[in-house]
Amino acid sequence: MENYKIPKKSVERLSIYKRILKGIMDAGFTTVSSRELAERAGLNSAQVRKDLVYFGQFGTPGMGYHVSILHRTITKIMGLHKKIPVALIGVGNLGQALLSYQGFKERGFIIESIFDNDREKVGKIKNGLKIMDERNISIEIKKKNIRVGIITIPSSAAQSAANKLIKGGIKGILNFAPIELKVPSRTTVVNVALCEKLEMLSYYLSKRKLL
Amino acid sequence: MENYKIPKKSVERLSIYKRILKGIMDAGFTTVSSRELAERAGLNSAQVRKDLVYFGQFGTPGMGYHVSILHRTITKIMGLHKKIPVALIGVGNLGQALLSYQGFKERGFIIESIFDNDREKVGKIKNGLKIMDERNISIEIKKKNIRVGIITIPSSAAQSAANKLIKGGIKGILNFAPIELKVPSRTTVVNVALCEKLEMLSYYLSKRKLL
DNA sequence: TATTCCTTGTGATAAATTTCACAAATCCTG
DNA sequence: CAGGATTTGTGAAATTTATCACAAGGAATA
Repeated sequence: MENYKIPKKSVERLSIYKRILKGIMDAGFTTVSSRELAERAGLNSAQVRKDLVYFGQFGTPGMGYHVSILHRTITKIMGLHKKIPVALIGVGNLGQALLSYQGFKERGFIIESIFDNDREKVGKIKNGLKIMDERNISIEIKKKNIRVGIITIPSSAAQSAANKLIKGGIKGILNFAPIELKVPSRTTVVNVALCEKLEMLSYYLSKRKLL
Repeated sequence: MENYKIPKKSVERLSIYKRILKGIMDAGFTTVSSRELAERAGLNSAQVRKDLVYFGQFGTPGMGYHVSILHRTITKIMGLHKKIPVALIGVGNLGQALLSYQGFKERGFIIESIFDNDREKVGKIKNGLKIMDERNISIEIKKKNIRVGIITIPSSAAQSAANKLIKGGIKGILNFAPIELKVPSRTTVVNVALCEKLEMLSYYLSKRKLL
């Protein structure tokens, strides 16, 4: 709502609150306090309230927040109430896993086109979609008006694929390749740092001499 | 090295520096400045120096850092120079993708046991490993002295699997389930928040009215 | 209705993280 | 070897993020 700068961390936590609210809602409760939300998320209750206030005043003193209303509100704030057509670049192991991943569909991210640069794969059918040649990314996504691309190809090819997505007018990229993609400022990139997470785990175990 | 508190963010960036150093090394360069590293990582050069100094003094004024030495040092700091036996809990789409994922093997994470609670799957072979019943997690990982578990099952079953891992003496868990696992303090959990990343992307696009 | 109990929203404070800026160290050139 | 050009490591300052603490609003009870 407000146009102040909202901390990236707050946005990330919004997602967590939504998940917790879903659980509380399914358990049949109608209201929840910031204290309870904080406890379940492993945070401070003031932080929960501050985070929520960035987006509006949803609480009632003495009572807390209305679970289903807050859940619906967050869903809307995050734009998760609409369907979003998505293109998948890279039909390898990870790509295929994401193709079958229910979490994407549940959130309205509908994979409509899939690409690979492996001659062996192009033309084959996966989950009802024909694998297309990466060279056709720009044309295809422009034609289908696809807004989001998911990149699951090796780093070496990731930038080139990103360029094709951008040429086709992509708005956002979910990038699984361990590389900092160079994109124009109008394009939003969110990186999923799989390797980094793994290496962090290794570090913490190593530090405690547990390996 | 030091026992001061090292910011979690610095540890995460260590991983990024390592990746960049690898690229510079492969390109044939022998030294690199903090300015160059910062530029490639999209950071401030003072930050790069501060991050590195947490672990020791690796640079030479006027020259910068020795690429391959720094790379090797970071690898060692992160404990990535040793092989780590890993158990995979959940041989679904994501689990199978990780099973074939080279990134794990490259970093010394060797998947040695795989589990699922689906009767249909138990007993089948995947990537040369027999899928075992989740009820045997504790015994099996204790027997094989497995230190790390990767959880790729739905949230509803994740805590129960984590408990079995802990009972078997697991040291670290890489958790893909969107749930805050409750574990004793001696166990390190690193969460991979796939859904949250996706939702963040949705939020940023939605905010800019791009959906 | 009055009173007590909760819980929100928020200004103030504290803590963590990032950036600035510069002395000191080293390299490189002539 | 002198002098200029770099680049590190690091205090200090700035910025960002998290926590505290409390007035004010509303619910619940009697």
